[in-house]
Amino acid sequence: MAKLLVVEDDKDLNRILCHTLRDKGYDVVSAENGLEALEKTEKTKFDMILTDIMMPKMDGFALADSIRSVDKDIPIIFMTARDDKASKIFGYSIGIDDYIVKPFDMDVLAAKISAILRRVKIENEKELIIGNFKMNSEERSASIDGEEINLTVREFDILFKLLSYPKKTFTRSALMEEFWDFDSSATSRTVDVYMVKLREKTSKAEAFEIQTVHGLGYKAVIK
Amino acid sequence: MAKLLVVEDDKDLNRILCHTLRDKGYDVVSAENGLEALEKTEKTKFDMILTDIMMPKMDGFALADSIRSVDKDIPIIFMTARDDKASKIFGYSIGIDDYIVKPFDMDVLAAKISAILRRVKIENEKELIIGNFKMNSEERSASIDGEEINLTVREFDILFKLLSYPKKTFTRSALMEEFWDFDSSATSRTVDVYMVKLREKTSKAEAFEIQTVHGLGYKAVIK
DNA sequence: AAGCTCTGTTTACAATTTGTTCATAGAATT
DNA sequence: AATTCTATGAACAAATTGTAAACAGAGCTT
Repeated sequence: MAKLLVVEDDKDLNRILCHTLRDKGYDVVSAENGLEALEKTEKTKFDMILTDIMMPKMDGFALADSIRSVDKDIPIIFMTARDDKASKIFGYSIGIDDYIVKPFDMDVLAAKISAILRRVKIENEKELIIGNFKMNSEERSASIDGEEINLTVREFDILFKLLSYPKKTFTRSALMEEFWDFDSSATSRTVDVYMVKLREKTSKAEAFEIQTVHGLGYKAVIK
Repeated sequence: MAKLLVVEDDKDLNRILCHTLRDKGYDVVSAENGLEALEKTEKTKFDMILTDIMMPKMDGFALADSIRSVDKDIPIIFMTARDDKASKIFGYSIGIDDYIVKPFDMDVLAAKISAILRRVKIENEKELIIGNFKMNSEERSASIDGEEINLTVREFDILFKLLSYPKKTFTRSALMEEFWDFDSSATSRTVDVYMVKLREKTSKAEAFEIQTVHGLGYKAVIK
């Protein structure tokens, strides 16, 4: 499930956007101006940022610029009523990924979002099927050969993440950052215990396994 | 210099597009319909494809679809007079990257192209491909002929460094400074052992080798 | 409120993997 | 030919990971 940050000062539009995108299966956080958005990006790691340009306190250009200076990767989409050439070109020059002009159609926006996420390889699959193993992020259910297996919330999240990016190694700290509270005092050894539990619970899943990457962390490998 | 393929059956527009994009510094090849475009993609590797939708012989949808089946990564942009929702969503669903509605401004198109190419470039920098050998710094994975090889963290880092600067000689002390702790007491002989291990593990990679520079250090040479 | 269950965390020790040194053989250089 | 440098297997040391078990706390149930 991809995490989006929606930055829009028009409260009604903000609400509609958040609501619709949540419906489409995204994990949406909202902010009403650039400053608020910037604070939120410091606490949470988002997969994409959708932002208005004209906003009080800090506008979209300034927001995009300061986010880009920290994170070269995260996709940024401008949503704006301004259809002028200069701000489009300026936007692209400071590193935004797309530009959508209001009023826009929600389905088209959703399609665009999913295309960009696909490009940056952030899958947004609701259901993962790997051999005899299946997990569904909406139902938060997992099963092997049709038989339900019980995963706790955190177990589910971690496994879903690993399987969404097979072969990619996740460090303990990356996992903790994503799935533990900011101020959690848990040791990174805790992650190890989760891996033990996940391996146990998924031991009958033939088609993948959780491998240790010594000195780094863990990865899921599909056989 | 990025190589673009422009597919457009309107000869005038085709000519203008090619001309303008060449002016912007791109290497442009033109095609007048999907079939012709497909033939050209078989001969040449393009960095991006810009295509009209409605064309004789083979339309843009069919073109995008058959290109996607071969190359999942190449960016495809649709240029079209059709501003309908359905074809936008259909386009995104078969894997296009953007959709630009005619008539469009050439400067905006150029800005869009450069934004998409920048994103692709970021992706490519994470991956190193040398003949049948491939390593990905984000996944921290390495493979020869698609078969995973296990590298320890330090082995991975050293190899990635060497291969990022082929032909450049690295002294033992430079490597130790970069990949060992400041207070590590390891001898520079240790580096030799790493080279042995790396040579062993990458012995099936035909396209490069780690050479000893007598009295100095080591370098990777691409054959 | 007491007791229960479930989840999360820590700890200790065992098991495994990785890192380093050393000894010796071999290559390159002078 | 002598000297310096490098290759490499083996042995040992160090670091990392696996895992069971104990404990703690939240949320339910009675």
